[in-house]
Amino acid sequence: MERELLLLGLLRQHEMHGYELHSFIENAMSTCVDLKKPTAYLLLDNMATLGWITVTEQRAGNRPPRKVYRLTAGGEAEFQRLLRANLASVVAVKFGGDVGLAFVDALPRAEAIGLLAQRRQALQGQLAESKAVPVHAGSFQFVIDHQVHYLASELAWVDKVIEQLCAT
Amino acid sequence: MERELLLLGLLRQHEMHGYELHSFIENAMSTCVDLKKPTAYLLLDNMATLGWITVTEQRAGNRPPRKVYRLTAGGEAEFQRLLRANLASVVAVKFGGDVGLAFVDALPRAEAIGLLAQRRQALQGQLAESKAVPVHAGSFQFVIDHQVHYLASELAWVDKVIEQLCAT
DNA sequence: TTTTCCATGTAACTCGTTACATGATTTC
DNA sequence: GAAATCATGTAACGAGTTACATGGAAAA
Repeated sequence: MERELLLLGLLRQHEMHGYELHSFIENAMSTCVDLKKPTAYLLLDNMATLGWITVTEQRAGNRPPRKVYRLTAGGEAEFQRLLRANLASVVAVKFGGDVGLAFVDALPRAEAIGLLAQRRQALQGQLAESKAVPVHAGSFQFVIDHQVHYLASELAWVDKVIEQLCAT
Repeated sequence: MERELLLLGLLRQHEMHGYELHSFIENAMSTCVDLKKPTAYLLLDNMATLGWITVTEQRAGNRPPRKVYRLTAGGEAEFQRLLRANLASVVAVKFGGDVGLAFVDALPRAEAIGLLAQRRQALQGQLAESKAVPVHAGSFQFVIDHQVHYLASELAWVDKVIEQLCAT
């Protein structure tokens, strides 16, 4: 339900059309959810059917016509419900990268350390990128801060693993 | 490819049948991947077709017959390839829980803090559980240690957010 | 004796993705 | 004039899940 929450939350701030929603999500919220274009359009259609949002066709000049979505009272209620549920609970995360770690002794120690050094470097690059993101408005900043916090924690973790592997 | 890596890695240690693989994954590796029973059987079939593993039917006493899977030389090669790729790269993680945070100002400050306190408590419970897991053999321990490290970091993060919300 | 565990599967379905189609408009 | 961007969609496909089916054995 995170995708619905996100779409409703964005539409709550001001009405938007599908393309706009999608591109905002792609470049500002890519750490939380990933939402392809066709999926976004489909979700918006579904939400319109449910009565959470209304659709208005707009055509400016000779541009391709836009479908502008606006939150309804029902949509606002749903948003509140989803928001409370999201804030109160922990969304589980799967660490696919741990599978390799579980079998790290299948490789020569030195090679394993080399490979993890590569992982470390990639992580460091991502951390630098996250730190370079300009400050966002309001509580959107939490999303960026969290990413920085998480990546720093992962970096420390990889260092700990490398250290342990070196020690033996 | 994490699922394949995991299955190959487990079969590398010793031959196993599908049910055994699935139940091990469910209770020891649930933090890395999630793999339902039908998916596990399907994956094993596919891997057999690819020649990574062989299948032998075994029937012990009057029990339901088992299909025992054993790694082939090709499977070992594939395992090595997948393992190196996994260790060297960062597997991206999506923080669905951040969507709520991005809209936290839609709620009265006090209520938001209350909801995050619930999240905090759930997190704390998970952390206690992870810490209570008995020590595993070899590098499987990394998986547990990472979970503990991650949950502790998330707990600190939630505390920071709550603190920031209290301060305004 | 009824439930749980062992052990394997099939069939239907949902969700989401990829690839494609369309067409105007701005940028290089 | 070509490429990228704006703007919306459809159609085909695939991966994975749920629900169901089977049947013996052990435990409660």
